[in-house]
This record gives sequence, C-alpha cells and structure tokens, in this order.
Amino acid sequence: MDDMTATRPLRADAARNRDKLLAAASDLFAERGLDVPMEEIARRAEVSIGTLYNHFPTRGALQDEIIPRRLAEMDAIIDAALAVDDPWQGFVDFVVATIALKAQDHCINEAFGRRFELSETVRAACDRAFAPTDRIIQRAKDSGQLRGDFARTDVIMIGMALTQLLNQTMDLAPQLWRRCLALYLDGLRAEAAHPIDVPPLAIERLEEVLSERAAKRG
Amino acid sequence: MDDMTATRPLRADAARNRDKLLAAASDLFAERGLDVPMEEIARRAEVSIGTLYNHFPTRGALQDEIIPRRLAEMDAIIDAALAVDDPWQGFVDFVVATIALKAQDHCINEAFGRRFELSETVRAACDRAFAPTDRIIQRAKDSGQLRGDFARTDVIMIGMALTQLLNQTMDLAPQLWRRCLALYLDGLRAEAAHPIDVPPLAIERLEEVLSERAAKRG
DNA sequence: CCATAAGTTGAGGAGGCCCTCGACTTCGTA
DNA sequence: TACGAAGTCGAGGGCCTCCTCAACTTATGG
Repeated sequence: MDDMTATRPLRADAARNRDKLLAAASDLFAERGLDVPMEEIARRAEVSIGTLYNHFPTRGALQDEIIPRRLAEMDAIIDAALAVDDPWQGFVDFVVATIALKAQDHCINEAFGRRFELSETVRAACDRAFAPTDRIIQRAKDSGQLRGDFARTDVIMIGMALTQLLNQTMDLAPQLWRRCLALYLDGLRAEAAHPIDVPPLAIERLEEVLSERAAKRG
Repeated sequence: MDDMTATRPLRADAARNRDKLLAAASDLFAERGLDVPMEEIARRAEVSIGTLYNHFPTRGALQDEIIPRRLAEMDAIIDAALAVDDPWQGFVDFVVATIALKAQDHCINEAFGRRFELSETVRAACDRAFAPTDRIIQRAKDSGQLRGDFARTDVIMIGMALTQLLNQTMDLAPQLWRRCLALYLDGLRAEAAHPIDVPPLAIERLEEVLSERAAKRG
C-alpha cells in the first residue's frame, strides 16, 4: 500500500499477468530447476515472451521474487528444532527437515547449492535462513551427543553432498536421501567419533570455494 | 598390428593428429568436464574442427576412448583393498581410493555419475570396474566391523553424494571430501549403527532411477 | 464513448554450440 | 618428381536460447 518506491499501481490485467507469471515460474522452477527456458515460463503463464520480460527484465528478478518466499519456511524449521527438548533430536530434526525442504522441489535445492552464482538477494536469503543454525549445533554439542569436532561448515558440507543425491533420486526414489542421511547421522554421534585429520572448511573460505566452480561452469 | 577390423594404418600425420586430439580431450575433460565444447578440444590440439570430427565422429567416440582407460585404475584399487588383512581397513581403503580417483579429475567423477546417459561402452566400463565391490563389502560385514544393514547400492549412494561435493570443492579445497567421507565412515561401523527405516535402493532400479534425471536434463 | 497512457505481442537479431561438406593440401609410393 | 589417395580445413547451415523493439491492443478516467 504505502510502498516506498511509489510506483503507481499496476493496471488490473497487468497485475493478473504478473501473478500468472510468478505462479508459472514457481511451478517450473520446482519441476525442472532454475534454468528452465524463459519461453516455457511465458507459455505456461499463457502470456507472450515480451510480457514476461516486461514484468521481469531478467531471470534473476524472477528468482528474487520466488526463492526468498520459499526459503522463509526455514524459520519454522529452526524454531521447531530449538523447541525440542532433546538437543540431539533437535539437531536431527533440523537436518532432516532442511533436506526434506530441499527434496520438495528442485528450486530450493538449487538455490542453496548455487547461492553464490545467483543474486545478492538470494544469497542473503540463504544466509538469513541459516544464521540460527549455530545455536542448534552448539546445543547438541554441549549436551555431549553431537561429536565435538563437528563444525558449522560441516552442515553445509552435508547439505552439498545430499544435493546431488536429491538431484538424481528425488523424482524416482523420493525417500532414498533419508537412508543416506541416516547413515551419515550415525557418524555424527559423539560415541561414534574417530579422530579426523582434515580440518573443517573455514567459514571465510566458503564463498571463495563455492563460487569458483560456478565461474568455471559459466 | 593384426587388428581384426583391418583398417589400413593411419598416415603418419593423421596418427599424430589423433594422438594430439586424444591428449587435448583428455586434459580438457579432466579440467572442465565432459561437456567442454568440441571447438576447444580442436583448438587445444592445434587442429581444425573438421579434423576432430574426421577422427571422432561424435563426442561419445572420444569419451569411449578416454574414459575406460582411466577407469582401469579401479582394478589396482580393488586388488589392493582385498590384499589388506583387516577387512574394515580394506573397505575404507577401497572407498577412499575410489573417491580419490574421482577427485583427480572432473572426467572420472562425471563418468561415474552420468554413466547411464553416456555410451554403452562407458557404462560397461563402470560396471566392470565396480563388479568386485561386493566382495570387499561382504568381507567387512562378515568380520563384524561394517554394519549389517549396509547394502551394495549404498556404496553407489555415497559415491553420488560425494560427487557433488567434489564438483564444488575439488579445485579450491581439494582435501575437504576426505573430511566429509571420514564423518560418513564413522557411521558405517557396526558399533555406530542405529536402525534405519528406509530400505536400500534395489540394484535393479539403479539404472531407472539414475537415467530419469538425465532424461529430464536433456 | 473517446483519447491516451499502459500494456502486450511475436518476429527477429545476437551468440553459442553442433556438425557437414566441398575445396584444398600433404603424404607416400613408384 | 609426380600423381592419386588420404587427410585437413573452416565457412556456414541448423538449432536453441536469450532478449529487444516497433507496431498493435486494451484498460480506465474524464
């Protein structure tokens, strides 16, 4: 209503088209990933390609609108995890729910994995969604249930690993990632821990490491 | 010499070009993956694009020549693993060496992950390389060290998971996968095992599951 | 009901990659 | 050395996707 950017309201038909475009893009991103051709989005929205570009001048503009909305679901996941009495169970719930969210559609999965090649907006949304992770980890470590050498970036590492599994299996074996994760979680318990001689990835190197590969692909 | 297909020997300059092309493709596949543009291969070989197609009519022909040669290294890995006295250590060595092989270059990593979208030759080479895996797993299970509910396809699942991590980190954090794998392996010990309610992927479904995603991408 | 600002349209240029093919060059033998 | 077979070359046609823009259509307020 009192939008600061004070652009006059859209004409009725334009607003309708905008909604149709967002819905179409949202569906297609979920089904086929973030690189789905723009033409297909326009077609599914029953609108011409020109209209698509009129409303969203770049693919990024579309992503910026859609991804943060979905990512907001992380808030509930984190709250729920912190509300669980048993810190280990809270940690497990958090990891499982996070991956389950990614397993729901390709869009969220890719958004996490490629956040450094996408827009600043997407990247910020991912950061915000994950900021409270530390507390969950720390709580589980303090209780002596999560292994002491587990680091913040290890959660990200696990997420990356599961991403590929999801990509390849979420359509035809939609539960398989749960098995993979269950095996993994058994290795994260304090009593299962054996010393590891490779240090965790420093959080400061995260962006550097994750964007290089992106650069190579583009 | 007495090649059954009895094509007369290549002219000297043609043989030289063929070698240059194989070397260039091998390097570029390793550096940038199996989808590197054909033009770049020709350029690196200092040969025209026409000559490339003259020697290798498709990208697949090039892959068929290069990938199986690399995959042959798996034989030594498996022999070494079976030669280790401690069955658990043999299993660990096998998994680590396999991933290490994939970590050496993008080509091998992708070849494993995409064997069902590549040629029959590549696919057969992968199958052959992995056939003896069962013995390593069985030996470790029989000794009571590897958890009893571990399945053949779980090795493949772990490989898939690590693939993505490798893709994103092998260039700038080339040791990180070892940490991820170490955490994982701790969950595979018999004494770490907690019941899992998702069954392993049936080996018969492997191809179906892995090729669907490929179909969607193409 | 009309004028006009707002919005829509789709053909087509740009760029990337694939692969072909007819003209040209080089090898290797006699 | 000379000739035919073998091999090389690279411009260009095909396909795909991105994105633009000038001509057209429609909503809306007076």
